[in-house]
Parts: sequence; C-alpha cells; structure tokens
Amino acid sequence: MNYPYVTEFRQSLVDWFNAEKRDLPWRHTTDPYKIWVSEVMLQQTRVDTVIPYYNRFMESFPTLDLLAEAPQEYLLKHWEGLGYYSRARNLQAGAREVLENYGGVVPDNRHEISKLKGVGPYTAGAILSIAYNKPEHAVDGNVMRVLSRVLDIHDDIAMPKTKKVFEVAVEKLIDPEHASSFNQGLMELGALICTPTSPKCLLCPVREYCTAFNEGEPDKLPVKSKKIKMKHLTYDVLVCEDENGRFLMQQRPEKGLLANLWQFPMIDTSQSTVENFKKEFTVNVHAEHELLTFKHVFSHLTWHINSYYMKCESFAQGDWLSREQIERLPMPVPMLKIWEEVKK
DNA sequence: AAACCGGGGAT
DNA sequence: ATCCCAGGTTT
Repeated sequence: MNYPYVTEFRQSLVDWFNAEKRDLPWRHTTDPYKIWVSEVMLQQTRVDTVIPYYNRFMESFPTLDLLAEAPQEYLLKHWEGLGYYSRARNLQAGAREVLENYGGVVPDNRHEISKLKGVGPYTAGAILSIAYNKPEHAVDGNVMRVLSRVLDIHDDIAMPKTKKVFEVAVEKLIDPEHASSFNQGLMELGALICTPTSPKCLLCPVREYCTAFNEGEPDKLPVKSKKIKMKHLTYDVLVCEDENGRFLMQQRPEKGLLANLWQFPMIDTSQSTVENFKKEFTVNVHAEHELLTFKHVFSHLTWHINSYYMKCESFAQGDWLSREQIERLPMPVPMLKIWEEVKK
C-alpha cells in the first residue's frame, strides 16, 4: 500500500469496526483477565462455539484469583467439549504466574506477558491491544488472510516463517491511537467480509486500498500449501456396570491426546482383545450387548469406535464410579456420546 | 520446520 | 469429503 493511504486505511477500518462490530460477551469489558480467557478460548475455535463456554466460565471464575485456585477437574469440566484441553491447564498456570510474579496484574508489555504459559505471539498482542490499547501486532489466520489480499502477499501461510512477514506488515499499518479497534477490525473483517471463500468485496470498507481487489484475485489468496495424512485407529470401548450400578472408569495419561480426561476402558484392537481385558481386570461378565458404533474425527487421526455394555461383577482394581460421580468428570466428546446412550 | 493437540461448522 | 477456524508447545 502506498504510504499516503495508510492513514485513510486505518480510519476506514476502525470506523467500520466501531459501526458494524458484533455484540460479543468479551466486548463488554477491557479487563485483561477476561480478554485473556476469551482469546485462549478463541484459539482455533469459532465465536459461536465459544460464547456459551465463555459465559459459563465467567460465572464460575469471574476473577483471576478464582481461576488460579480452582481444582483442575472442575476447571476441565468447564472446558469439556471445547477441545485442546491443554489450553485450560496452561491458562490456569498462567493465572498462577500472574499472582506470584506480577501481584495479580496481567503484564502490559510483550516481554513479560509472553512468559506466561499458553501466551504466544498472537495472544500476547491480542491482550495488549484489546485490554491496554497498545499498538502491538496480533496475527492470526484471519489477519493473514485479510492482509494477504490487501497487500497482495503470496507467501505460503503454511510456513511458520511467513507469519513474520505479516507481523512486520501490521507494525507498519496499525493505528497507534486505536490499536484495539484496528486489530479487532482486521479480525472482524476476516470473519464477516474477507472470508476464506466468496469474500464480500463489494461490502468491504477498505476495498479501495486492497491490491487483490483492484489488481489481483482475492479468491486465490492466501496461498496455503500443506496436506496431512490421516491415521486410523480402531477401539473397543467397554461400559462395565457392576451390581451396585457403578461403572469402571479410567483417567487418560497426563500428557498427550485428551490429557487427564476420563473415559470408559478403551482397547486398541491392534494391540489387545476384550478377552485379555477381562482377564486383566478379572471381570466376570453376566450379560453384554452392543451400544454405538461410530467414528470420531480429530484434526490428525480418526477413531473407529465399537462400544459395548457389560453387566459385570466388580473387583477391587480400577475406579468403579457412580452415575453422579461420572457426571462430574471431564470426558471427551466420544465418551459423552456413549454415556448418553447408556443413560437411555 | 514439523508434529502434536479437539471439535464443529461451512462449503 | 474437505477445509479451516481470534494458535501454542514440543520435538
């Protein structure tokens, strides 16, 4: 963009944002803690999905102190179904760091705020600009898409080094007096107008300054390579209920996929069998029938699940829990689907 | 740089 | 069936 038009670009974007912005729960505050929570929830997650989670979260954890002292299981229950559960643990770890190292005040500079667990370059810039109105870049997928079109940048956004190109661009473009509205305006534009497919250029407040609109092909941007190979895993899931109406539950390891979440026992059918499971847990099965058979698709792998209900005799080993106890445990969506079926 | 980490909505 | 979303951490 030619330098003389930067001022007009800023004003058009900021004015459009302030006139057209959606009414979202986290836009009723500039509390850095609440902005922080919203930004973490919004990582890789759509606005409509986040809204009910954010509202419930703020009812239970209205202050940074209350989040810091919350039991992890109670915290994860609030994140259940949202995905990327390490976000919740990192958020709490970050809150505890703020209490210990910064007197409970979220830092207002990139150097310190970036030290907090779970706060990377994007989230740092988002909190600094939205809560403190600091002119800091906050480059996410929306911003890269919008600016790739405005500036006609053809670098492959799948490559990590490309993000630096956009961070430098934002540093030059950002409105130093209205950093909050400018950064949110870029993201709002990406969400409402400058969409991945079929961008609504005729409604765009900055199309006058958009190189791709005037000289290029907005639909062809951004350039993004990369393709992923999907892995497939097949599991037998066993819902074992004993004579007292208690169910055998397992907690997943503290690292890796779905860390610390709870599940009904899962058997990797390429590693073991249901018969081995029965011996290992010395479970006597009185009756059994099939529950659900379905697949659950993650971003990088697919679970093929066959679930079974088994009426058992319980023995000492394992966690046999009541329905009420199970309801309080954080579980991944596939287990929630099975649990709903069991309750029918 | 690449792999890992959830889930759902849009196309 | 495919893409991708208000990304960060680990290897």
